[in-house]
Amino acid sequence: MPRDGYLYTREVLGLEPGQRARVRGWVYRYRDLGSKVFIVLRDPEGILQLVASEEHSPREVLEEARRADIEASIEAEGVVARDPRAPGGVELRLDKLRVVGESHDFPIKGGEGIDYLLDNRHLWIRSRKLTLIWRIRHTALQAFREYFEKHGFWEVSPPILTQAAVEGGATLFKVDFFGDTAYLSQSAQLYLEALIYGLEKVWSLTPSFRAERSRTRRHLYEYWHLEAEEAWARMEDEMRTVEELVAYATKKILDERLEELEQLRQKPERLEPATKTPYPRLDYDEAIARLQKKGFDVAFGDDFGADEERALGEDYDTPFFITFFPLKIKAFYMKEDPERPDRARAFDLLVPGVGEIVGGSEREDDYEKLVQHIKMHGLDPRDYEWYLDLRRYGSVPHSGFGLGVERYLMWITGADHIRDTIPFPRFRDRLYP
RNA sequence: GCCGCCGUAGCUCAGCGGGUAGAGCGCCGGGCUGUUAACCCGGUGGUCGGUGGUUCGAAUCCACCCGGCGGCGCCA
Repeated sequence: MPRDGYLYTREVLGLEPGQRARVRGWVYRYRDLGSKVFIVLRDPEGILQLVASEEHSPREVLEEARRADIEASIEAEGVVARDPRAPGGVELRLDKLRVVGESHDFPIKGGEGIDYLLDNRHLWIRSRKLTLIWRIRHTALQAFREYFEKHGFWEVSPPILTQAAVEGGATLFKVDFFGDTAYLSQSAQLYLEALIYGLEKVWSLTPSFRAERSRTRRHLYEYWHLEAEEAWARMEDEMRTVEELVAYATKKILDERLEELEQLRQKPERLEPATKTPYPRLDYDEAIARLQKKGFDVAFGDDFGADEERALGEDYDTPFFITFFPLKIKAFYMKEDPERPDRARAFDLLVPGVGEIVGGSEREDDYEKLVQHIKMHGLDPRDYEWYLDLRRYGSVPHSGFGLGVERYLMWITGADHIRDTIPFPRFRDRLYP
């Protein structure tokens, strides 16, 4: 046993009555009944009731048990007993107990408001609910990495400090760079595009920073951005990559984190359809027509807001794509559709209840067109010299996308706010802790 | 950037036709041999977010400021 003979609570639940067990963890519940003390121990795998009593514990164990306040860390040893009155039906009757780190008057007791909880985020993150989410997050990140590994993508490390905006400058965080101005990256995309010329298929997982001043349950100022870029891939190829990636991760989570999902009261059936591809494709024109039919005042050239996304999501029980957005409302680097020059070869992936989790496109690989689009968006081509070089030297058709990890996790875990999918969420006016 | 709502005890809140502050939980002390957010008895606890104004008198009315929350736009 690599844990010095200590078992996880989950392992103790599987032991036979009469067997000895050593456990360690934190005090989740504490009740003193006089000559008997109940301690519910919490560890990463679950909870287990410990009992110290005059009946079958040495006097010093009972005394030590009275020091085991909520969230104290403890080591304990005793005999396994079955008892229907214990949570999980099994408890440990103690003959050894040591309070390792005391905890008096733990600030979170239940019922607190969101402001208070966010001020105590460093303590809140150990809660059972948030711990379940961190475990699912871990498996999601592992699944993303596995998918790319299995499909010939190279993991690369783009810079976080950058010089220019990817999509316009108003939402960038400024950083002093020895007297010059640097910006925190909003997207690795342009750098990934440079890397495909050597590696063909690349991906990265980086923090992205957006000073958007958004006040919604779907926005973070610092979020984890999963991005990929593929040479030779057309928009249709990239959409297949996206749906296979999302389906792969969702399936792995259903396979390996089912218990966590159930403890979060999420019905696995909700996610089951998303493990099958292809996902539905909804053409932008069709989306507009459908919205008009639902009574929305929209026309070609409009972008979809939260209400529109929600209304479109009503028709699906899986993630779904919206394709071929108007060129004008999309970023300068997106490829103009040769058959309909007013449209971009761009797509979003939306999930019911959350909205957009992926944005992607075929990139404009034609030098002249790219310059024209940069100007059309009111930008200066001279600011994009290195990026334009990529079209001067061996330009190639290519496509890519970006996925918001926390948005994806919102959908998976059913979290009603994005702050619950990342341990230390960053918002305007909240940098502590 | 825009639109709403909220700041009273450690926490969650009540009090707001103006008269000097309350509850529940927590915490502290005591009791209890089966607790499950344990229970019972007793105790502790506040510059009512800040500043200025109206008034004999302001938690309460007015103005400004600060802090927070929810939503929109924008995005992932």
